Amino acid sequence: MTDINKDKVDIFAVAKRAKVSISTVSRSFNHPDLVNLATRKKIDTAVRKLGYIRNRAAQTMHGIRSGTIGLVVPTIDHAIFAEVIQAFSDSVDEHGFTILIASHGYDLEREYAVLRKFLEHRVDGVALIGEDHSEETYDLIERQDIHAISLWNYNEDSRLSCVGSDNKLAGNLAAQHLIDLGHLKIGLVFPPTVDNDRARDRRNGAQSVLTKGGAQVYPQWDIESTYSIADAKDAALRILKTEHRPSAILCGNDVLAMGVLYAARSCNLNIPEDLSIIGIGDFKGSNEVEPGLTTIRLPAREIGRQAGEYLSLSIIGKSVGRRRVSCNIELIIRGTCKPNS
Amino acid sequence: MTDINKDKVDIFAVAKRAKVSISTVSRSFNHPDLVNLATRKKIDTAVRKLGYIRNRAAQTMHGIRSGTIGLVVPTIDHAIFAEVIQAFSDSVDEHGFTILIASHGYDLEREYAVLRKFLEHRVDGVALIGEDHSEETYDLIERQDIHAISLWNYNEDSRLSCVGSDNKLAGNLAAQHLIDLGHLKIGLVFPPTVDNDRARDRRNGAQSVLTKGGAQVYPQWDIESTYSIADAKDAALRILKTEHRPSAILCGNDVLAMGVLYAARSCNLNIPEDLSIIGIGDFKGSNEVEPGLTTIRLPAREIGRQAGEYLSLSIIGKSVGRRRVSCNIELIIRGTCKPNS
DNA sequence: AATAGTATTGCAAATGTTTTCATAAATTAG
DNA sequence: CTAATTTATGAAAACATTTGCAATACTATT
Repeated sequence: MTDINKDKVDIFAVAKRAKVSISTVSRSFNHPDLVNLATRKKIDTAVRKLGYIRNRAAQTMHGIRSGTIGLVVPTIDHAIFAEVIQAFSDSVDEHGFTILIASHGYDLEREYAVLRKFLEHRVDGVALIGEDHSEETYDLIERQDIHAISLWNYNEDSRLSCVGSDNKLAGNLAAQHLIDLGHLKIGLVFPPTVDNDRARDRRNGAQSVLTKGGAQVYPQWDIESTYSIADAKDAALRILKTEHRPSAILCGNDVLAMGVLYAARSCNLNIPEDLSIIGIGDFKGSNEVEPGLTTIRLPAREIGRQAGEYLSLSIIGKSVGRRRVSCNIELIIRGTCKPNS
Repeated sequence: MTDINKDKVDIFAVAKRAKVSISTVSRSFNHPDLVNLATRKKIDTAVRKLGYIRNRAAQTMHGIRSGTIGLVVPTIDHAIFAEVIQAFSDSVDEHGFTILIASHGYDLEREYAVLRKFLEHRVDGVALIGEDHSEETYDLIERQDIHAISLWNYNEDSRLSCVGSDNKLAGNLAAQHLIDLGHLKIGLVFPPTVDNDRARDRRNGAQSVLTKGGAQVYPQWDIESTYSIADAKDAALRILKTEHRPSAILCGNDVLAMGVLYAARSCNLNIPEDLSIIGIGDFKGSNEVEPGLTTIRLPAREIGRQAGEYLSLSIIGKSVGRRRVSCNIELIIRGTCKPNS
């Protein structure tokens, strides 16, 4: 009845039950080599019996790392980010970190707010997608001197450490492939490029090659579509239904390319005979669709993995300083493009 | 030069700079109405100048909520989970919570480990997918008396609060549709059902209706495929290349159905003339593919949203007790099924 | 058997907040 | 103009840990 401990399973409860001091209990967790085996066993038993779970909040107060990494993405529900997130998570998990995640829906103000929140939680590091961030965001990272990394885009002048691919090059390669096949009448389906350096780089990369190659992109063939198969399909239908249509369409990513592919099919166009389509990304399913989608492969898993690895090591202190990692991309030729006749 | 504060921007630094006590600073954050406007302004200025960010770890130590919710999923990189996660995240975000996320790759031991880790971080609540969890996991949740919820499956006898759909019914509906169309030779493509109550329920639901309807499922038409378009395509090719093939294939989810669809196309089968296909889920793209995929719609966003809402309210204390929410599902008839001739 | 060294443990301070209680200042009522 | 409130602030305890230092117990050496 005098059982005051009731719930309150803290380190004191454990110490009491194991008949040792709290220092010893704490040490038994953090420096097991400093405590006698027999004592350690007693403590372990007490921990089990009581169902004690350590309180990281209390540990964090001692300057000990929180063991969390904040990951801020534009959106989670996105084939490509889901893949990156998974790889990143697996990778930091191996070093004992847990991720705090939040999305901002391509709103850089919200991104800043999320970052602040993460810092309140005393994350040991943060990962952001791309390089378009508000000045406030960059400021905060610098002032707080927190380990940070930018994923997905590679840029040799990046303000933060980065792990990613050269999106401008991706645009170049896609466009060059179409030019090489002799296409001159080319349609473009891209996501909005404001506050999205990845999409912007790809678009600029494609356009510069297209211009140099003497291709024409009529304004009515230059369409913006949100990241959605449905939207892209609608957008493509608008291009394809006109008398005068391009012989090839270059898409900002594979999801949009899928939309275009389905649109073509619903117009009874044969791919690639009547229309060539090229995407960027090489998402899951791009290889399986019939015909297989010709695209530029970006190594999403690799980027996530390397970023997680680098950020973890840099927090643990085994790596230091800024670092910029470029992950290779390549043209994957499948069945959606053919020479222009 | 005597500038010892250096970094260390804590509440003391703010108090010093604003020339008030730390109590006042703290109060100014938590109970602004109790502190004089002028003082508040001084504090606010100091906070800004110093770039002070509150330390939630320290707050958490006072029994104050950590403001985090742990979300444990089998995998993040999964069309449907990505959608649920996004909706869940948005929903709890509105109540000021941040999510800690981790995946366990369908390994229930790892799920338990993740849960423990979350509890060390003193999450205010946890969300798990489905009902298949180890006894240890259920035990831990009950002993720690933490707010918990199970997403994705609805079961009137669930041990935890749950928000989800009736997966058995989903299986029923899909099978019934094929039976109604007169199909009797039916193939099955399902993911592994061990430790996965959702897949198991769907499968059992389908099989019972099929049996009752007099359909035949030859063992060679009953195929297991991991959650992957590529795998499903391969699996389907094995069925479709045989002389003796089913007139319809029922798939455990839409990703698998897509694989089957592509497999059929690569065999030059016309859909739905030569083969009917039905999926479960109604994922993004299922409506846009040509022909549109006939499927059972499960309201992923709705489930995520409601689960987030309920869990948040239950943590805040505005809702209490176990609750089981069933989200409606429906048959969506598109173009991949036709009556058997 | 005494000494030096080592292994093990406990005490108490420190970590960055919130909150209760007490006190001082300002305002209102009588 | 004084007493009674009300408003605004500060001091100190509490939260659950970690860790430096000191103390004790044990072992090996001579």
